[in-house]
Amino acid sequence: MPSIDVNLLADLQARGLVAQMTGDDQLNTYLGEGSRTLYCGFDPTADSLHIGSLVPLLTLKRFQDAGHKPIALVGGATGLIGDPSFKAQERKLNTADVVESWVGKIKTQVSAFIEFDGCDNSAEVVNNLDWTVGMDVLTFLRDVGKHFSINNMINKESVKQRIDREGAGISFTEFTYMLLQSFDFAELYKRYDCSLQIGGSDQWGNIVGGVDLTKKMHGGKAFGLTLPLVTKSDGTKFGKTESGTIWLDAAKTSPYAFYQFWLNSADADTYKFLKYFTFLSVAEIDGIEEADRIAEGRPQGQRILAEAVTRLVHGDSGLEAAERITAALFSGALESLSESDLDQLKLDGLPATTLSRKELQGLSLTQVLVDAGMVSSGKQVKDALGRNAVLINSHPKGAEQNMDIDKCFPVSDAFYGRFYIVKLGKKKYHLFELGD
RNA sequence: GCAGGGGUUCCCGAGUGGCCAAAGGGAUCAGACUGUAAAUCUGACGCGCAAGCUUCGGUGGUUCGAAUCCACCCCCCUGCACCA
Repeated sequence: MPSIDVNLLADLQARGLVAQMTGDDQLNTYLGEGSRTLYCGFDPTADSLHIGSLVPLLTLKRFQDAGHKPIALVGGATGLIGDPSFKAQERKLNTADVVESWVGKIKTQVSAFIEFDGCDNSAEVVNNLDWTVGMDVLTFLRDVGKHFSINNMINKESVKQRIDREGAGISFTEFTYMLLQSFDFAELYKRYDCSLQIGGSDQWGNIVGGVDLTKKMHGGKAFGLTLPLVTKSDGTKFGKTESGTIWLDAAKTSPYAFYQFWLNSADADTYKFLKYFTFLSVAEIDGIEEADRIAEGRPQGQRILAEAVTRLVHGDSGLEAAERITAALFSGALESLSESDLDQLKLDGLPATTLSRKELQGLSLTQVLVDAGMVSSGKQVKDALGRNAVLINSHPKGAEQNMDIDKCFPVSDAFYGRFYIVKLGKKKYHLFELGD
């Protein structure tokens, strides 16, 4: 019998991790009385989860650490349908085999965050396709559908804009999503005595649906709890950068890029993120915030955040790689890098391109940097060139050298005869390795 | 199927014959200031180093000239009808 941390809910609240919950203090009492089973669903809408999913994922772990049993549900079924909640438009359906391949990847990812060591509250990973694929429509309509009121469903905030708004609309398929998710909860209740569902605050409608259905189908007592949507102080969308989404998959977002993402958090968000994304105690985090407030200059919060989350997602080796690159590039002493350091940077995930001098002939610098993926258009390079913001092995290049590729990559400047580090703007780096 | 509304550059959204590569806002990029932060200010923001080239759902047409006008087609939304 795992020991129960009765302060779990209070801690979650102190972290700002509770958006809404059913049953108010009933849930607190319920969680304090014994080890409970809870679940959170992750739909396979891509081949990897992104950092938005980290909040519920880590919350599952927090529950496990407090003595409860977490179930990560991968939506092999729901992923075929598409959740309409707060979506402005109907989404395109993915094919069954694509979704299936994503399910596999996401199962693996999810599994990294919770413990399966065979203890009493060891985690489970399930796929809702397992109990929906064999179900026929009539059974579904009679056993599940009958418990839902359309009147109720169309009044849900989550589909309101699709019902009201001109230019949108919702298909029966997506409208039915809620029934599927609700059925998952009821099913997990039956199979695992799962009595709590957590999820992002956009899932509130679906979660409440599941709570109700569990009651109706099995007379079970079930709870729901939602986590806040992660927002940024400046109002822009969390989890995106100019180069796109921050994924958990190292092949899609390198540990270095991942680390940099967190390091670049705004002060106004950093301490909140520490509470959301790390296991540091609230007291520790408050201490860090206070220390940063008093200290002059650069705060420590971002670094602590970046280290903690990168280690959590990419492990010690991923963190080391990220820190190695960061130290090399941002110390301003590129010349001090050894040849093996440079080779290592490539392996560590610093964006890199290999080219021969022959291939470069006739190309403009703008073209080379665009091809390497540093920028999306030559205009941006031109703009940077005009402001002395392009440095190649620490030598600034100007617009007049754009067409003279040999002056951009002079043999005499190459590190160890083959490496060039191009810096564009304040923090974009790219390694070029030139052969003959 | 009928009627009405609509499809503009990443997003929102102006534009209804030339002054439109297309207002404005957001996002994004770069510079200054800083702490690889925020705020602020400046510049960029279809593609191209440039000459120039390609856009406003699609295809044709009218015109010296079209995102703007006409025809047909495709897609979305709303209502009605059909299904009964």
